[in-house]
Amino acid sequence: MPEGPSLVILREQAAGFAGQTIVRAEGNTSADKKRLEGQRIVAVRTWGKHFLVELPHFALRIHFLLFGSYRVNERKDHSPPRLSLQCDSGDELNFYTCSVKFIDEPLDAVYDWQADVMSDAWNPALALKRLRAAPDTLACDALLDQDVFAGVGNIIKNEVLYRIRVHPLSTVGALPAAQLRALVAQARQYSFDFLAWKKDFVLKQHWLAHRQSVCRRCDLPLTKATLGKTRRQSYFCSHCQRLYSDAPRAAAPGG
DNA sequence: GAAAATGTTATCAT
DNA sequence: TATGATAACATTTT
Repeated sequence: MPEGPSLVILREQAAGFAGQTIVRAEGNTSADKKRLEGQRIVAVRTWGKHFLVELPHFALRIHFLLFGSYRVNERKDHSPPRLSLQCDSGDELNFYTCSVKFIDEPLDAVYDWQADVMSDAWNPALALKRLRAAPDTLACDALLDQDVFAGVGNIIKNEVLYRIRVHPLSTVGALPAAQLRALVAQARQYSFDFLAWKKDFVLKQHWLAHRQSVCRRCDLPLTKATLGKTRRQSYFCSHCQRLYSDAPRAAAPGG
């Protein structure tokens, strides 16, 4: 469930919890649940893959990592919740297999909302600037960098690179300006496509690269490989996706 | 039933 | 000390 668009769906489902007061907090988290009881929820927010429950003097941060899940006004049958928030109205939010943390600083001091691809505050010019500051970064790693593209995960990474026909091992600095702009634009555009498709339960059928075996453009088999510093699976067409890379420079003679 | 997977962080090694 | 690779964690689907 963890990419940014999925968190937006959770935020929308949980919007009605704003204004409610937490009367009971249970679960197997080691976090101090008592601290949550009696707190009035100021807002439910997201930043990238983070789900934030803003309280008057601190915030609760839920991160679902790879396997996390949640239920709104329901419970899973078998697994115990990591954290269950029960409100005065009887509504409850249940989180499973997730990371639970408290944030004691103001959220605006912790989060750069302009880096969140799902946010109204998303700033593509800032993403471009950050990419240009690290020209040796591989495209497959750049898209997963949460400081640049908060909310982008492995699915979005693979689909964006396929869309813009860029090989995952291309370096950011070697991309023509138009391709770099397209990478930034599609990181956001695909994320919103993802959101719409996920809401309609048709996300997977729109995958063109991720976990696919054949390129729908040229009919050649797609390549699957663990690439980059992030060591995540890339799915790509080595025929349709162009590799942009600076030629390795020979060492300067004489030292 | 093994393997892989929408991810991050702690730990070890250099 | 800082950087980078590896391990650890944990659940559902293929």
